[in-house]
Amino acid sequence: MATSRAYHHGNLREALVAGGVDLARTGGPAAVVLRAVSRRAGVSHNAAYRHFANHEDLLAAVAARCMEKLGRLMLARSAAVDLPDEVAAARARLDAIGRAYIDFALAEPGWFRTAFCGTATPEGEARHDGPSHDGPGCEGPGEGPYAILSAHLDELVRLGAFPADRRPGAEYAAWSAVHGLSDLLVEGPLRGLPGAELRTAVEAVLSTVARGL
Amino acid sequence: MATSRAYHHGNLREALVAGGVDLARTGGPAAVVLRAVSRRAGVSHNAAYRHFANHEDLLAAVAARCMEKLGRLMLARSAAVDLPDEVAAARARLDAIGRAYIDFALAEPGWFRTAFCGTATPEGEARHDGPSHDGPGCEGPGEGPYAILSAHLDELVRLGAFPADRRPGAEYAAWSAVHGLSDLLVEGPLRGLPGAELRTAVEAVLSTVARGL
DNA sequence: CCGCAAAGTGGACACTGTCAACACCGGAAG
DNA sequence: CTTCCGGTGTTGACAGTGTCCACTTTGCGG
Repeated sequence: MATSRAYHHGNLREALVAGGVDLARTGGPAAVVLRAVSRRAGVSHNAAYRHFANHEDLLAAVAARCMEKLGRLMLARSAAVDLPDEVAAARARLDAIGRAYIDFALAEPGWFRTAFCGTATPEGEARHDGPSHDGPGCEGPGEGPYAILSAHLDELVRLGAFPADRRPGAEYAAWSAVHGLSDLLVEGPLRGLPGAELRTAVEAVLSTVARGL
Repeated sequence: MATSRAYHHGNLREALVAGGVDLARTGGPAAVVLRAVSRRAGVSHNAAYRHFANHEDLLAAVAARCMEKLGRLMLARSAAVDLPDEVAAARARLDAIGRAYIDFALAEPGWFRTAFCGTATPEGEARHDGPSHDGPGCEGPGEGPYAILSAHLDELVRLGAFPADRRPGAEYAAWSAVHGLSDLLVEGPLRGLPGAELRTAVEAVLSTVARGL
């Protein structure tokens, strides 16, 4: 395939994306600069143009990588839940992925901001434009936050712990609440909210959406 | 005062901000470029440096202007509610400002994205850093979305339509839900959601938060 | 009437994304 | 084994940006 075999550098595309992720961690999307990542990879600028159409394309790849990190944290936190009661466990898992979302935003604001740059499409194959994709951003199933949230909600209705007639649109409600708080905290007017008030906000958002679903 | 008297241009600072708002409308924050706004004002670049410390400062002024527009729409929609029952009216007004928030984001995505650029401080005086400000972003009271939302929630508890013990943090819950949906729709993975699904999402978010508060 | 500070100008610098033309190098064809 | 050729990386250039500096203009107060 196109980029898997070794070439001059070893595996430049991977090195560029990894460098971009590094830069994004501290500087956000604005820090993933074409010439900077090229420099960091020990390669001259314009080399990146053999692997990415343009700066936006490179940024999209970095963004997808950040989105994967978010998804992985959510899955890990969900898997760490261990409760005897199935229903209680499912509820706890939903809560856990919500907290994971917010925690990720607070712990890695650069990655979080980068993840939502220009509707990141995952690093994989070209975006199939057929109407057959299963969720926003065309994330691979089970990978992206949207798919993870969907699966958790499905589990809740399967257990009868969530009325099926209220299921349509539930992802939007849960996702919006958690994403909105994260965005307001990381790059919005709620940035730098003192710790106590921050805890209040997190609990208010999570409990409100849990009650309202 | 510093910039109120007439000078060469007439009132350059105002012209620059207005031009920035124009550019932001179609191009978002990235379009409010120092040299471009200067050009549009019929003035050479560097002239802006007599009125703004740097590009970020100009962008903050433009962002504050956009935030005001959002607040004005919310107030207008709230004032348009006319119901005989006080409680029903208060509830309807809360719903109205939420819809106004989302509508603004959808109708003016450029302004919406610009409004939340670097924790906009309003155009007014320098940011007082004492701990005495009343809300995030130090918006003038009654002006910014946060203050408007707060007032509406206060009205609800005043009417006894909302348990006072659940009041702390309620702004965060409501604001996060509405802001999160707007952000996901405007520049997130939900961008370009088809109309029917969009309506589902809006209703799900608003009804869930209304139920959960 | 004069002078001085505020307001605006022109030029320069470093940096960015992007394009075009060139240099390399390794594997496939002969 | 030689030869070519396409993928890979390089050099150089251009337009555009934010910012600093020195300079000029302008209008008001003494």
